[in-house]
Amino acid sequence: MVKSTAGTLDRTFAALADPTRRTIVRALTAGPRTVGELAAPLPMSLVAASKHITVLERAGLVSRTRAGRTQVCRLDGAALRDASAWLDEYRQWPCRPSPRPA
Amino acid sequence: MVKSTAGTLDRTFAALADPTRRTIVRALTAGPRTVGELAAPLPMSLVAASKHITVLERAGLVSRTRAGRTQVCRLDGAALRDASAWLDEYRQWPCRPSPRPA
DNA sequence: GGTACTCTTAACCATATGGTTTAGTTTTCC
DNA sequence: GGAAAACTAAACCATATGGTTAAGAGTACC
Repeated sequence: MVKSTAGTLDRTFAALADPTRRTIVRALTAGPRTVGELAAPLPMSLVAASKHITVLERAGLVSRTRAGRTQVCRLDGAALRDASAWLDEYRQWPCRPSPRPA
Repeated sequence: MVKSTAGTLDRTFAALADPTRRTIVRALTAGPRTVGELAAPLPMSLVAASKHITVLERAGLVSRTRAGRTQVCRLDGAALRDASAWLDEYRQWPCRPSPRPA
C-alpha cells in the first residue's frame, strides 16, 4: 500500500515544496476557485499560476473542470492524506532522541 | 508559527520528494548510521548518497557528526513534525467533497 | 611517516523547475 | 460573425537537481 504511492509521494511532496502551490492549496480549502481567482493575488503572471496548478493536478492534489469559459479547480484530499500518512509514521518517532547523547 | 517554518517547509517537502531520501530517512529510524552504511544499499555512488544526505541536513531532517574517520547521521524529528503539522490541517478536510457534485 | 579508509569538494553533464512573453483556443456576448 | 474574456500551449531563459568521475582532506593503523 505504501509501495503503490511511491511515485505519487514524489509528486505530492514536490508539489508541496513550493510556497505558491501551498498557498493555492490553502485557498482551495475554502471551496472551488477558478484559475483566474487563484492567480489574482499571486505575484506572477496568470501563465505561471496556471503551470503551478498543472503541477498540483499531476500530483493528484487538484482537479480542474470547465465551467463556461472559466476553469474551476477543486482540492482533492486523497493525495494529501497519503503524504500525511507517510509522515505519520515519524510523528511519534524520537522516543529515542539519541542512543548516546554525548 | 506557521510563517516561521515557511522556508523550512520548502526544504522539508523538497527533501522528502525524492525516494532515495525517504529511504535514508526510513533507515535512520532504526538508529544512527554512517554515511557509508546509508549509501551501501543505494543504487548510486557514495558521492551521490552524500549529496542526498546534505539535502536532508539543510532541511533539518538529519544531523551529521564525526566519529573517528566516519560521519554518523541521526534523524531529527522536528522538521518532520512541522511538515506533518502542516498536512494535518488538511487531513480532516473534504468534509465538503464538492459543493455541487455534478 | 606512509598507506589505506571514509567522506567531501570540484568540475561536469543532462534534465527539471519556475518564471517570462507571444501566440492560439474556447466560450461568451453583442 | 466579430471582439473580448479566460485560459492553455509554445518557445525561451536562468537556475536547481541528480547523477557521474577525479581529486582532496581528515583520521586510523602499522
